[in-house]
Amino acid sequence: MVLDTQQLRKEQTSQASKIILQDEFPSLKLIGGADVGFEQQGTITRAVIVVLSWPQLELVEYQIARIPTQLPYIPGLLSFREVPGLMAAWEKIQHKPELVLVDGQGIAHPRRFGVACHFGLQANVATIGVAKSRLCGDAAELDDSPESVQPLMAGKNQLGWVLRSKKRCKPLYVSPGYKVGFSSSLSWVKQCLKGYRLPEPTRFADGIASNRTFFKRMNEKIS
DNA sequence: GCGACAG
DNA sequence: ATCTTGTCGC
Repeated sequence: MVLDTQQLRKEQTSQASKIILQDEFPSLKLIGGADVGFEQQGTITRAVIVVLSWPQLELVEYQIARIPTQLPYIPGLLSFREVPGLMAAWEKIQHKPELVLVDGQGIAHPRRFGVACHFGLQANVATIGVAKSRLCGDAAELDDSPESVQPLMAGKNQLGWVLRSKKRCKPLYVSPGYKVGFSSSLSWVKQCLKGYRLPEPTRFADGIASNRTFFKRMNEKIS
């Protein structure tokens, strides 16, 4: 496969200027989660979108799309690997949520265009990036207590938040994706926490995408 | 030049 | 990301 990483980076820089950050938000009825897993030595991409009711956070619908993996994993270019599958799953969704939590960074990205931004812009839906580890930026040390939070900074500019979502767990890296601001992105993620490290939409999507036993059983029951 | 690097 | 045994703490 041919891939021009220079060109892809350039594309991110230009797309990043289209990102809108807004803290006003219409009332929510459905909230989504998005994640990607792999099959057969990574040759097959399995993308998952889940839809939960708000504020009950009960599973309403989920869709899985399987497509051939198009790109290898390259730090900073993750979205080009994951968005095609996510779009395929998104198109199958019957109950479209107004907001989606995406596994990975939002604007906390070298060119301010992580997978949450890329997916949100392409699907035209509000998104928040919820990453399990850091890509870029710096933050002050966190407390041990849950709900401990610090701004994630790139020099003088804020990129997002570092949030301890659960005791004795590594923190989450939360950043605006598309059509969501800093304070609301943190607020939505906190409201989706139910005693696990990951917020419910991400946890469900992650469980299905990674074929975890619990979700595999649920899968078999529903289908 | 060197280290760091979402999934 | 993926595979994988035991171990620790609630």
